[in-house]
Amino acid sequence: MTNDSQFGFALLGLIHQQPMSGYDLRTIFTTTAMGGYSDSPGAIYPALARLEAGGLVRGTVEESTSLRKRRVFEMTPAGLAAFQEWLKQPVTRDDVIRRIGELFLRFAFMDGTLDTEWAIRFLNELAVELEGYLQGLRHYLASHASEMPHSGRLALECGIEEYAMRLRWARTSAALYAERKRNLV
Amino acid sequence: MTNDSQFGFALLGLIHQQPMSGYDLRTIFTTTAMGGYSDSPGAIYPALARLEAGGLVRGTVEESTSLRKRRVFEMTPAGLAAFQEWLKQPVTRDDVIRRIGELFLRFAFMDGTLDTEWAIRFLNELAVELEGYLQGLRHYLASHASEMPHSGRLALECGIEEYAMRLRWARTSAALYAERKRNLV
DNA sequence: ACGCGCATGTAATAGGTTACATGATTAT
DNA sequence: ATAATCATGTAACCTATTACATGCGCGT
Repeated sequence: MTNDSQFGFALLGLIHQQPMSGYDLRTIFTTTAMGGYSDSPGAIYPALARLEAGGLVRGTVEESTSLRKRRVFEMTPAGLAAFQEWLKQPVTRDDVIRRIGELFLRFAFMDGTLDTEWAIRFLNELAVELEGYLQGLRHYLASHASEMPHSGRLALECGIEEYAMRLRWARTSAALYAERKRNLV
Repeated sequence: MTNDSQFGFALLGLIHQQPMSGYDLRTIFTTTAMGGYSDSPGAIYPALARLEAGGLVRGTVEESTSLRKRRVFEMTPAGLAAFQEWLKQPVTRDDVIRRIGELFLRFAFMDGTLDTEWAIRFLNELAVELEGYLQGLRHYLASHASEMPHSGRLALECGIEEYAMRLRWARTSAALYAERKRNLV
């Protein structure tokens, strides 16, 4: 069970929302805002096969329809457990530096899977790590700006603004969730 | 000569700034703001071997020093040509969606390698593609917000703000370069 | 004698890209 | 007929990750 790739979890999360075929997944990646993920059959079908081999999804052939037979995948209990475990992982500095996209994918899938508490915890952990990393980047810029090439400095400044923007977003989102929670109580 | 990976060009760009050993490159990735790239020997040494096999860099062993011998790599004329060709690639929509990090790496390396004209051209092309993609994302959000999970919508909104931020950056940077060019004339 | 910092590498493995192959049905 | 759309898959190739292996010189 080596199913630990971001792409596999993207498929798993979509299948969790509703059972789908490989073609449905491709269509999502080509037509929605999830266009960052590969819509290539060479990525999707092997990934589905791995998920199925690991017992995280189960594919069943639809016979009824007129077109070529579709294999529709649905999540198994083991798949749900693995998915939730992935969502619950603590946010590390390394995630923030190297896998920021995966963090946003995880958050995007939280609603409808985990309790509000988990989203708040995630956003708070994210804010802490973003803040720490930002501080490091700003310090680096301050002490190296003079020796950096002009375009390099500009690129770093954009990176810093991106992280600063994500930090603001994490904080306002956490506040939003906290408020929503209060209203529900 | 299959040297077309982003990571390979990151190494090439650093070696272009000044000749370095594999260990120097590792140190850069562990200690500077380029922390997004792998500092693993299993990534760096094979990549250097590929670059050398492709004739883009040449490694020579330093005998003089007291410590274990270092192989210092310097760029060859073919390496410079390949590097400049990479930098000059037009900015595509697909780059913006799937390889935004590579675009910023390219821009960061432009100073000291290409003429100011190229940086301006790059920033303008980038702005065009960012604007088009942003429009698509905003349209998607507007028409799908109601049916999206709460956290999914929030994540998309953050993504949109990131792209909006990059677009502002590209425009102000382009203006900066244009001004700098005027002052030089 | 032993560990630490410098320094270079390899092996097993996993997973993505590109391109290709296949096949059914519907519209022209 | 034939192209387009729906739909699933495979094969070759490339590259990154993780873990391991090696070796020199310096300080204690």
